[in-house]
Amino acid sequence: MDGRKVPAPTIERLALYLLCLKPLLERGIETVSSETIARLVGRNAPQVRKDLSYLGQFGTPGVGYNVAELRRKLALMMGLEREKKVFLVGAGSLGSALCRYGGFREEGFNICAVFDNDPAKVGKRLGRLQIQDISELIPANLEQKVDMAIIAVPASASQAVANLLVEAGIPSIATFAPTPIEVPSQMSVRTVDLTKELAVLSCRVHLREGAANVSGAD
Amino acid sequence: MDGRKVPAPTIERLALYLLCLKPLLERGIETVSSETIARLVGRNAPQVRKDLSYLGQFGTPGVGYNVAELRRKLALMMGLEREKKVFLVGAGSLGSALCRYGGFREEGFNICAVFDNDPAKVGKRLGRLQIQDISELIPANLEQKVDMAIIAVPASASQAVANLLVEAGIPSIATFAPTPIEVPSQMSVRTVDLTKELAVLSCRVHLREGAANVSGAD
DNA sequence: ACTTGTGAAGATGTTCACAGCA
DNA sequence: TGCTGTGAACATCTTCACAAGT
Repeated sequence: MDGRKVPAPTIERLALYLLCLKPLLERGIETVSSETIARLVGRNAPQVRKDLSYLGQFGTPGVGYNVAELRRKLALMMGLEREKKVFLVGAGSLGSALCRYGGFREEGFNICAVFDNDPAKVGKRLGRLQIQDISELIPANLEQKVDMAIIAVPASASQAVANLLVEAGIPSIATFAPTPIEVPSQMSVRTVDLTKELAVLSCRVHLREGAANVSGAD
Repeated sequence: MDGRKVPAPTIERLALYLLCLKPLLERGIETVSSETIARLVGRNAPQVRKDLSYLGQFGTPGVGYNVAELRRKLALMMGLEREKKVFLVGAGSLGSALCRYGGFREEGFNICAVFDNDPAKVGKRLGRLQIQDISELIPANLEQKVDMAIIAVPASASQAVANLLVEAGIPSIATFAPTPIEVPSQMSVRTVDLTKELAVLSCRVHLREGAANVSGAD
């Protein structure tokens, strides 16, 4: 099953499969079964096989998948075979934390510049990077041609930043501002809304508890 | 549609609906149509209506929904009618950023204690809170009985922290460690994997460019 | 014996059209 | 007229059973 359309939920899981392989590789494990992958990411084995079938068939019946090959294939399909350049916009506490977070680098996402509009921050260092003024973003991208940008600014400024990124021609955005942003449809946006995550947690617990509690309070 | 099971995707959206109402309320807007809500969260109107129908029927045909009432109903159903107490575990850069982030507080999530296992950090202040040793988590929860905990520690320590939270009897967890954690099935866990978000973005762009088809957007 | 790959069945989620009310 | 609420059609995703490969 090679040239088919890949469902969105499958893409989400493929990313997880890719990320869980690195520890296996480091531990020198050469082959892995769908059952093992399933356990690592909290799914079931047939689903893993179905998802992986979108990459074409290359598992060995009776043995499993070659870890290195699987990783290479996944990275290739996801466009992660070489390093991705990332701009970070916003050098507040969240932006700083993201900048210091080593996990991106390890997986091939290289934050190559940080921008902010606060004159008090511009020029200061953040790890190995120097914070640049937001007005330098477009010229900087002409040189670097980055693959994506992370928005870590207050909600009130997020749309303006998004507009700037569109203008700069950066094709995908991850934003931590809880405001949905509007961009041309060909762009990809992922909104990470931390408050929403907590709200969903609360809801799940509440609905479960309420299931035992029949008397309706309204 | 009152007493039925609420589908998981609907819960995700209900959280968004709830969060997008506050700005409306602050601007003094009294009623809102499904069409408007849909635009605010990037969905379509029939879906919003279908989702809201799980709350019972209370919209006014020809007019829309009363913003304050909708908000109250959503909060009630999600268990968010009163403040939620939250423990934060991990006072590194990400933990600090989360602690300083005002958005939680505004929506009724009160981070009431921060824990770390680093003696160099314990005792220091983080905003209005003093960092406590991780060993104090269980006793602290006996007093406070918090609703949820956020894990912001390195991946290698996340399972140990999760075990501690289970032992403390805290029913739900949001974790930023990219390692899936194992907990008893009655608990709720949300994993926010920042690297995965970037990987999914990369994948979407890559598949689109590669002329392969991707279904669904975000 | 063990594990992959997959068509088909089943479950779930989304869209639509329209009845009904303000 | 404008908008809600919803059953039914439609689309999508997941699970399963098993053929086939090693």
